[in-house]
Amino acid sequence: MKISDLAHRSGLTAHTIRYYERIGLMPRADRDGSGHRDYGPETLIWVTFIGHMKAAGMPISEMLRYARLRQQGAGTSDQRADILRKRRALVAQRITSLQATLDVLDGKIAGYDMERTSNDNDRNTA
Amino acid sequence: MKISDLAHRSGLTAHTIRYYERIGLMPRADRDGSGHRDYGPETLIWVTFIGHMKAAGMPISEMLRYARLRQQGAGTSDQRADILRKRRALVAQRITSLQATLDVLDGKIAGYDMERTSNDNDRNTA
DNA sequence: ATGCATGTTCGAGCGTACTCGAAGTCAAGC
DNA sequence: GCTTGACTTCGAGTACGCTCGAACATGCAT
Repeated sequence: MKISDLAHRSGLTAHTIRYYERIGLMPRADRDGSGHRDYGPETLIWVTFIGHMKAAGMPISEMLRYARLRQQGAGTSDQRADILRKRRALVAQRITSLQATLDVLDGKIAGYDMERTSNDNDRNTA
Repeated sequence: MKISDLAHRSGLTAHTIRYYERIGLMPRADRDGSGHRDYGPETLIWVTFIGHMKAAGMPISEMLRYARLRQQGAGTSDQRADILRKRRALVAQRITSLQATLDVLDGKIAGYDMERTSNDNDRNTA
């Protein structure tokens, strides 16, 4: 898989993928005969995971920590599980907070709708 | 209300509040005899709203647009309602996405837990 | 009158996460 | 053999949202 394919399938740009490799978030890619990056299917799994963690609001620094532990192998599972459990708690919190935000927005919107209705009434009763 | 009070009650720093004023997100504050900012209670309502919109992921540029419309008065309610409705949709989307992320995390965590259990078994059966 | 806390303005700096452009290489098609 | 297009490296630039420090003013307590 070429970088453009991976870019297309992951929704990232080639620039961003190279950036991720540069900072160590992705392993150094294998190269084909002409020095171009050549990805196996497992890479797509990894970038997809990165995408999920990004959606979870995980900063790159923490992904890096996770990635490094992963490379160190099986002995680090507890630490990795810990990272994910903490992140899970934060995500759950974030959902709760967003639901509260939704209520605030709905309240405000209802306020504007009432204003509109009352204007309609003005018009109807004028 | 002094800036330190507003800071304390809003969870922002005085620096941030002045920054918000600088960029137009908050109206120029009234001053007391010695030139210090002196806030009325309505200001706390506005910063609280800003906080909610920040939680909703609204960029400052959009808050600015909203704030400007608000200052222009009643004729702009439709536009303001529109901003909030669009933001509401984005927040709802974001919640859905975070819930999916939660599932991914739970799956991963369950994987690590199984690994642990199987290691326990190894130990027990060794 | 002196110290100390709290305020002021202004501009510069920072952290995060990209994003882009320049300059060069390489393989394929015409 | 020349153009085209996708790739390469490298370093610099951008966008956002603060965050901070310097230098100065003010007002209360000792």
